[in-house]
Amino acid sequence: MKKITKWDEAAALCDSLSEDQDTLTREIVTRLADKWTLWVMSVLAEAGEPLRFSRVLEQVEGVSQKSLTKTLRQLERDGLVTRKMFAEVPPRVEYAITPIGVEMLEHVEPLWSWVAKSVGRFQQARIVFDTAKDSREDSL
Amino acid sequence: MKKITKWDEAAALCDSLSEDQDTLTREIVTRLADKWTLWVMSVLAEAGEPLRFSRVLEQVEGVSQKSLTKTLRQLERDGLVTRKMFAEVPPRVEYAITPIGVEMLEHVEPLWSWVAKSVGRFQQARIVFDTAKDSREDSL
DNA sequence: CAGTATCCAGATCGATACTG
DNA sequence: CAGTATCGATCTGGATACTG
Repeated sequence: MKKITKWDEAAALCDSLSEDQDTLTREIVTRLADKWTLWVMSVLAEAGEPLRFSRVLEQVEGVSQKSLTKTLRQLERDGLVTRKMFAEVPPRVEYAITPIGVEMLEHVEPLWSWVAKSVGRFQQARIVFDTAKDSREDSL
Repeated sequence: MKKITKWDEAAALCDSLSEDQDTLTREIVTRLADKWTLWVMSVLAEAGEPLRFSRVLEQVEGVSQKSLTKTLRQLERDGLVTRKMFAEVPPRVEYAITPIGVEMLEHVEPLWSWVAKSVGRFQQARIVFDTAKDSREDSL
């Protein structure tokens, strides 16, 4: 008798997607790991109001103009943030998180929290691994 | 009066981490997006028993030997899979997922499912974005 | 069998300079 | 102000060949 697990449910969901949709799903998940994506989204979420490009640039410490522009474009393309341009001089552009962007953050948060809570276990695993590696190298 | 949101909780958790721990947390989350990591883990999880290197290579369609080796090493280093070598000729090496690896998958699964379920909304957002872009370009 | 070593193409990211 | 354009260092991943 085959054991039914949640992997089967997840697999069934995956199989129900077209190839395009599967690719897109991967893309979205992959983007979560792009260096700045989550940081930018959480800055916009915490702000609770639209932010100008330069405010985001300040708050996302260490990001370059180029990388921020790219990150914001991707987020806009996926409907996770909005971009509003004002025909003024000097130009003003405001970015805000969308409802689906907030949903996304809400779904990422439990995972992130779990990893953060488990960080000690990962550290320990690395110590064990690196120690074992060192002794292998010592014996050469 | 300041609105208390779950972002504050998450932020508090983040702030409680040392810089090392924060870096490690990022690294773990980042790894989730490495092309093969989740696929390898789910193959090992679904197998329910240790798998040889070549079995994994077969089941993770499209992965190169080099990338698979690297992925498995990282997973081993973080304690997410185990590697067991047998002193035989020809050599045999078996990989298996660990309890913490299973936990990780369990925490990733809801996020993945949500993205998969929301894929239609992302597709729609892209269509809107790309259409708007095209008309901007047309008007040049 | 299960890797490691080497080479190479493409992507990424920061720094810098320039523009509407 | 909010970008774009360009360059170079770095990283990634695949293909191939070799090894204990």
